[in-house]
Amino acid sequence: MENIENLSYEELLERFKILLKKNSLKYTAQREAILKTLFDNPDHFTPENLYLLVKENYPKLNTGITTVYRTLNLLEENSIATSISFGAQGKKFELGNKPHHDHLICEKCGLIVEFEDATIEKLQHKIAKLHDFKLTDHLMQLYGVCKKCQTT
Amino acid sequence: MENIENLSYEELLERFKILLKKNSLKYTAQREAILKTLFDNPDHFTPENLYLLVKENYPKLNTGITTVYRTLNLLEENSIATSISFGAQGKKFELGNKPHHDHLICEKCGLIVEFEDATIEKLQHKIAKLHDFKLTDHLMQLYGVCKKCQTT
DNA sequence: CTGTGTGCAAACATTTTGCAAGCAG
DNA sequence: CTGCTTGCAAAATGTTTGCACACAG
Repeated sequence: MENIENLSYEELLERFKILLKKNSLKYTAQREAILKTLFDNPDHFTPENLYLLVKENYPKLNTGITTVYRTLNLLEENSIATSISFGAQGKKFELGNKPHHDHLICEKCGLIVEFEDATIEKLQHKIAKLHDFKLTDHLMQLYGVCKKCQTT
Repeated sequence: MENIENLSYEELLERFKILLKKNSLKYTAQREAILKTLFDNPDHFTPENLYLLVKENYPKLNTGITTVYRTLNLLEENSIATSISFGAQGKKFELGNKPHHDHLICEKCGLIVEFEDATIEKLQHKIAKLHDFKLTDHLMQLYGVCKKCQTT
């Protein structure tokens, strides 16, 4: 799968169109509205949230939540979007156009520091290989107390 | 929160009883059946799976799935059990009495493989130190496709 | 034109809640 | 006895599917 990190919206849209064509799928206004809304907002969305925002930004399209679900699944299957699960409360999606990063989270003040460590990534691949898994993604969050909160 | 790693069943049950008493909750046969079933089986359970197994092992109790849900939530709130989310497919639970480990998760069939890697743990501490964090906990989940699902 | 996409409503799957009866303390 | 707990059924959530019409290619 190709890497879509740091693409501009135009490049991303181009990738999307190529993908659609390759699978005999059609380029529709609703699909673009969903992609654009995800791109314009760096947040993580539940399908419901995204549906409401698309409706607000593109009221004329009258997009249904069904289409949001179908498009999110399409984007995820093609590695354009990724999701994080929340048990019975469903999933949250984000576009995969940001460089990979993990999170260091302060339990006192909520500060979030992003980091990247190539050695850990390599070890993760080694572990996956050991268990015959084809790795697609990972989630790593370190919890602790930041410098400021340690002194106060 | 106290550490419950490596406790025997008797010790675990004792902790559970103390917890119940402290919160004016009652010690019931169903609650014990659920705890025991989790203890006897090192797997990760969906509420549904656990419900079926409890019914099979303790048919006389006629335990309802409602009680399984309520007990799992009780155990999780009190850090006796932990859960992993699977989007629309819900959660899987396990007892927290096992030594620390992380999870490798198959995105197709939900298979969970546990692993432990000392080198990664060391690197995590290094990263925390680099950002002046005092590390208290971490969460690492690797997502991928297991051997079986790669071939089918 | 052909066949994919869409919104709607209904179906599904999972989890939570209301309630009357049961039982632990 | 008191009030927490239980199982059942119903409700609430979240997601998917069937269908007839719309529309991209």
